[in-house]
Amino acid sequence: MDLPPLSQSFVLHFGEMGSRWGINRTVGQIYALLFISARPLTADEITDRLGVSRSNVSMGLKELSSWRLVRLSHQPGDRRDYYSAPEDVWAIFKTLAEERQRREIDPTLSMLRDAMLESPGSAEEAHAQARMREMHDLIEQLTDWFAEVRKLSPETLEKLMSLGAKATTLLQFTDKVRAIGRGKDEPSQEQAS
Amino acid sequence: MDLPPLSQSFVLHFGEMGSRWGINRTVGQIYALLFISARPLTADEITDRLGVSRSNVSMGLKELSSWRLVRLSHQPGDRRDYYSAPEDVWAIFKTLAEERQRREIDPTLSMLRDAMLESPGSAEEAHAQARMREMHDLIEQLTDWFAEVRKLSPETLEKLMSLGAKATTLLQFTDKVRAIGRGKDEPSQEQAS
DNA sequence: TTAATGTTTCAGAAATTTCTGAAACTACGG
DNA sequence: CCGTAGTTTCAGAAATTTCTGAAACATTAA
Repeated sequence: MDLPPLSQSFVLHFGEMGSRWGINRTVGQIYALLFISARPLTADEITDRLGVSRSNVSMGLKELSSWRLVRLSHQPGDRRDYYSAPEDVWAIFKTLAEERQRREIDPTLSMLRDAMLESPGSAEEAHAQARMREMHDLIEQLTDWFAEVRKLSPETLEKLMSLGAKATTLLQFTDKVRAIGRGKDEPSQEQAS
Repeated sequence: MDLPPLSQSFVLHFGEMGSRWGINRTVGQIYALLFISARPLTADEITDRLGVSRSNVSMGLKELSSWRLVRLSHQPGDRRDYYSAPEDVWAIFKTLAEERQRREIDPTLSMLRDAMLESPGSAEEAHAQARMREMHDLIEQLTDWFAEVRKLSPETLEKLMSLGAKATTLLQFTDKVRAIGRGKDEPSQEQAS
C-alpha cells in the first residue's frame, strides 16, 4: 500500500470495519480512499495506491456503485472512468441507510408479515408468532420514523437533533402533568443512566 | 433442523441476516430461536432443534452473552444453564445499539481524533484530514443524539417518534419565518421525495 | 475420593469468501 | 477492418471463517 501515513491508517481502519459489516475489506478500503481523495481517481490509481489486483478494484467499484456510494465522472479527452465519493457526509449517511433498509429491513419485514398470516399449528407456534409480531411492530415503527427523518434537509435535521434533549424534557413534563390530572401518582419511567 | 414451519423460516432468515452483519449464521439462529421460545432453553435443547454441534452452540451462547443479548436462569433441582432472550424488544434494540457503539463507533471516533491531531505532510494530507473531521463531526453528532434518545423510556420514545413528523413541519415553518424576517427569499432546502 | 452430569476449549476439517491473472469484451481512432 | 486503451468477467488459488469431535475442565453428590 502506497499512501501517506494519515491516509493509510484511515484506509486500513475502514478496511477492517468493512469486514465487520457485510462489506469486504477491499471495498471498505476503496471507499475510504475515495472519501479522503481531493480529486476523482481512476481504477488504476486505486489499484496502485491500495496494492491489490486490478480486477479486485473493478469488482469493488461495481459493488460500491450498486450501493450508490460512488460517482462516475470523465475528463475531457480521456476516456477512462474517474470515481469519487459524494461530498456531503449527510447525503452519504442517508444513502447508506436507504440501501440497508432496502436490502435488509424490507425483506425481514416481509418475512415477518408472511409469518403473521399463517395459522399457528400449536401453542408454541402461537407464542412464536406473537413474538414475531412484536418485532415486526418495532421495526416498522422505527423505519417509518426514520423515513420521515430522511426527508429533512441537513440543516433542519441538525436543529431537530439539538432539539432532541429539550423535546425529551418537555415530554416528561407533560407526562407528569397528565398523571396528576388523572389523579394518578405514576412513577417516572425513566431509567437510571 | 427440527422446528415447526413458522419458527423454522424465522430462524433461517435470521441466520442469513446474521451473516450479512458481522454475526455468524449459528449465532443468528440461536438468537432467533431464543427470541421466539416461550420458555428458557438449555444448550442441549438448542443443539437438537438447530441440528448443529454442541460446541458450536456453546461458542454461540458465549458470543451472545458478550453482546448482553441472552439471560441465564436456573430451575430448582437442575444444574443445567437455561438461556433466554429478554422480553422487551425496545430493550433488545437499545442493547444492540449500545454494543455496536462500543465496538465499532467508539474505536472509529478515536482513530479519527488521533488523525486530526497529526500535522499533515502535504496539501493532499490536509484535504484528507479535513474530510476526516467532517466524518468525525457527523458521527459524533449522531451518537450524542442517540445516547440522549436511549435514556428515554419506551413510552416517551414512542411519543417522540410520533412527534417526529410534526416537529419537522414546525421547524420548516420557523425557518421560513426567519428567512422572511431577514428579507431573504431563501428557497426550501427539502429534497423531493 | 470417584462417578455423574454438565460446560468449555481447541486443533484441525469443512465451508465460505475474497482475491488474482488471464481471457473476453467494448469502444474508439485511423 | 485492425490496433489500441480501457473495463469486466470468471475459474480457480489463497485466505479466512465457521464448525466439529474429542479432550479437558468444573461442579456436585455419594
